[in-house]
Amino acid sequence: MNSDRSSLGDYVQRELERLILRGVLKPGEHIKEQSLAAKLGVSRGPVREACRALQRAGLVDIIPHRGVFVRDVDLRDATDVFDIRAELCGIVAREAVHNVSPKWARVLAGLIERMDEAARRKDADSYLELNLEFHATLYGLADNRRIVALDRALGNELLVYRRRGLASGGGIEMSNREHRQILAALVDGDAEELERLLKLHISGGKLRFLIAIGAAEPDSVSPSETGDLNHPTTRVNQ
Amino acid sequence: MNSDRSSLGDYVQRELERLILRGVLKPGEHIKEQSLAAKLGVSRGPVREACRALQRAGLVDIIPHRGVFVRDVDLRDATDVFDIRAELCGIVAREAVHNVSPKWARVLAGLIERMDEAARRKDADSYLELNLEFHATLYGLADNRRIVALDRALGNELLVYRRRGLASGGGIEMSNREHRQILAALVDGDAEELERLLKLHISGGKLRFLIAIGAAEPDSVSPSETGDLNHPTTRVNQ
DNA sequence: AAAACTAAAATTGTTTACAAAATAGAAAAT
DNA sequence: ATTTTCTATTTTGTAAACAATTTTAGTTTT
Repeated sequence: MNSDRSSLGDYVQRELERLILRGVLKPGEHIKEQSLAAKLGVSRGPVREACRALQRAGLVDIIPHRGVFVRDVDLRDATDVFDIRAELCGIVAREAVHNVSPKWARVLAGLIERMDEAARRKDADSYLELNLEFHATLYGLADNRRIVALDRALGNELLVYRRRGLASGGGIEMSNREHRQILAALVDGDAEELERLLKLHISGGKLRFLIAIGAAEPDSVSPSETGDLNHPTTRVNQ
Repeated sequence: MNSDRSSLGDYVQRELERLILRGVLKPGEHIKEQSLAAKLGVSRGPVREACRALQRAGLVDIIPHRGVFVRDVDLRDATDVFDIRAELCGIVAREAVHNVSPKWARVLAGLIERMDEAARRKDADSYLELNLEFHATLYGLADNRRIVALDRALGNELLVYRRRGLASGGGIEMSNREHRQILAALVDGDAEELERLLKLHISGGKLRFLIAIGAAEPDSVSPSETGDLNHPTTRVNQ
């Protein structure tokens, strides 16, 4: 039954993640360690560790001596994370323009190319994968080692939602067009424009996410060329 | 030996936190589950849970099949973290001005008052404690639940240094004067000024930190009223 | 003397068993 | 009929034993 790799705790975590996101375990539901352990063919130890990890990821709540409960899949948290990531772009924009070399520019261009391919094939999984690599590479250009890991961690939390096919449906071409603009600003060394584009990109991702999840209307706003993209229109209060 | 309340995991977590912050466990040191468990008179289970929690809090690193190590923040990491925290202020500034109520303003004012007292008594520990509470309260005013935990985790990493008496020596009065300015801008609802002051405050903290650690000269730069405070002068490359 | 292999010890990962607490249900009291 | 209290069951918290992996030290080989 356990066909996954490495540690059992990680395996349980991934499996539990799936169960929650697929809706098998409903929001508010009490996750019983024993029964979950039995269902996955492991003991309670790894289950406990996985639950603690998912607590951090915001997918479950743990009440001492009561147990762990599926967290109400929370719009709030998702938008909060989007906002934090958008803010972090500032550092990346200011630093990356100083550290980008032709070599890395070519790498980024190559990734964009492959994303276009994936989009043509309607291969959402590959696109998502490449998208992640693009971002990681870009953030790696910032002279700040912590920001790469941090952004990855934040991105992972959102991935959880995206896996449901939410944000992958619409706007892939749009997203990759933005990537090209970002790369252009980067090689131009225009830090301000780069920051603007990056924030727009993430803000756009948030909007696409909200639309996909049904929390915002597709035509409610077009953040395309406007300046302020922080939250006047795109924010949704739970 | 276990005189603390509630669950053993929490008890171990608090105790381990103390051991790390007091410097009993040195950065990079390998924390062996068994010996720590024996020292605290508990079994390995609670120790493991505490370690996972402390990993989230940014105080330890866990390497699979290798164990848990006291986080070793080098100079680079520290400045990186300062930069990230400075960037995150933007969100706080823009949101806090909308959510601040007279009640919370009074709370913040009270904390500043008590910090002044602590400074007069030269009580660096109390000052640090209050400082943390001030920041947490301020960040709590942002309509973004994630940012509080995130900033706390980032702050914890730096705390390891600060507790060693590094940044507590100089500039306490300076720091609290900045707190007053910050509160003023907050109640004025001037988001831009608030963001400027907050970034200046953190940037100042970074500078004081670098001076204390001997990586920057006390008179090398006075970032007081200049606009760009990001890294032209204050950055130090390891 | 240095590198590579091997075996023993130490350490983490996992399971099983036990203790403490919480929940649920039935009997008793009001 | 409702509330309360008690007991039985379920579930979480903790401990101790077991398995798998890594580290260490010693030995051999080049």
